[in-house]
Amino acid sequence: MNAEIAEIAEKPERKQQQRSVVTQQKLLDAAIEAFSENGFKGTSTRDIADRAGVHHPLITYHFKNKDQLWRAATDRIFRDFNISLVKAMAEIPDAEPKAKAEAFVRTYLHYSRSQPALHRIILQEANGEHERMQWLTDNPLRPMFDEVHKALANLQSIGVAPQGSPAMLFNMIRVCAGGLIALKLELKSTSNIDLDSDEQIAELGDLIIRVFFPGDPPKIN
Amino acid sequence: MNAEIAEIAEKPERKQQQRSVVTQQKLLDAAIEAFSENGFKGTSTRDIADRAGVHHPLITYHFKNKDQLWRAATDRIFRDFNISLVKAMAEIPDAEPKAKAEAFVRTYLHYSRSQPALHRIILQEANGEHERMQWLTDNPLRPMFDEVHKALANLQSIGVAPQGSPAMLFNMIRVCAGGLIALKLELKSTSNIDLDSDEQIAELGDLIIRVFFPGDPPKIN
DNA sequence: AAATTTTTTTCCAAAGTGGACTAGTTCCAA
DNA sequence: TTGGAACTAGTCCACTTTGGAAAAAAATTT
Repeated sequence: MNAEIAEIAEKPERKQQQRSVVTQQKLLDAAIEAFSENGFKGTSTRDIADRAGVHHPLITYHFKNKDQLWRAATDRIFRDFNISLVKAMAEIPDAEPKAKAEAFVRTYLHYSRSQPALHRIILQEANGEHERMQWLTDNPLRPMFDEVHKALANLQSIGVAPQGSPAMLFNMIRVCAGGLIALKLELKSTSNIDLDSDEQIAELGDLIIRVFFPGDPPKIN
Repeated sequence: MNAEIAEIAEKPERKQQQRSVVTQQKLLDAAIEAFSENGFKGTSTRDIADRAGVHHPLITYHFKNKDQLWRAATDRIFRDFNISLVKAMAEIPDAEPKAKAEAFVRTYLHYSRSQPALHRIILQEANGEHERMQWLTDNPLRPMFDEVHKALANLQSIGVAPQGSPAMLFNMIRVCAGGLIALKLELKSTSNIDLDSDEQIAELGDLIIRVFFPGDPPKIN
């Protein structure tokens, strides 16, 4: 009967404890690992909690449910990648377009190696018409892609990148980096390629650049 | 006490019924679909049976268990691909190396489109140190790769393919084809690319060839 | 019709599922 | 230092799913 008039809801606002952010991080790390290995359906909350070394009801406490945990985990992957990318670009603020593209490729490669889930999570969700795939495209993916497509079109216009659909070209580059790293276990035994080694990662980067950006950049002055 | 002396095991050998090969095919098709979507762990035998429209104990009857079914399904994918490949090559028995490479790329693209599991199944197993991955590399993969690496090295020596590790180069080509098709659902919404369309598949083929085989083939005489 | 292959139907024991709930502990703020 | 909030541990639950066994029924071949 008596209406809840706590509309303005003065919050006491006590700060989050340190140990809590630690468990959240542990859970996120474990979730990223598990989801990228076995997909959403193939992963149980208990598996995640075990990997994190944490009691499984803590997932409910910190993330409400499995779905929210997936979102938080995915969000973290792409957010971190974006940070790496921004940082790398900030180091070469007025480089030529080609040099920037090279930096992009190498940053993507290095981040993918430390976090192969960047590509794998997408692959796991690209199998059916899940709402999770929708969320991925709407949130981290399409905005980033649109930007990169433009940069690539520019590279084509100055003769650095080969002609053809920029979108197609970008996705080719993307799978050559992230897609190959997602296969690194296979590559080790089928092709004697060890993408955990710095040398071979660098070699892959060189190859990608040589193949996809064969043109010489026009001199600035 | 009385030893089983049926060593030579004269088999009456009654012929397999037609309906049985049909259900086997249905089960294999369903298994390929399910395993490539959800991985081995994420797939239940009941799910497979449902997709096949068949009672689930038939899996035990025809394939002994889930593991054997996976092997049979995987075997079929690669066997069929090999058949497509041999057929395509037989049509151009004395073409130049570059033309053969182009035929390879296009065949791989077309087969991947009709059977995206060719790449997806590998990806599903490349996530941990499973014995299934071992089986994949030992049986269908490495033999095929070794051969292709050689052909690619030859293309490099005649200046058609760019320099660099042939193995790395081959795997780049491979993911540009199969890896992109495995992502086709994502590409549709992030990049407006529809890899179910003949035109865009052809465009991708052109692009791969232009990027990875930029050199002109030397004239034969 | 007999023999055998294939399918149907039923069953099981075990494990795993996501999540609710309570009691206890640790920490922050006054 | 103490009240209360943030956090964790530990149980529990109702339910589904798991892979596979086993027996009975049906369909085909010989």
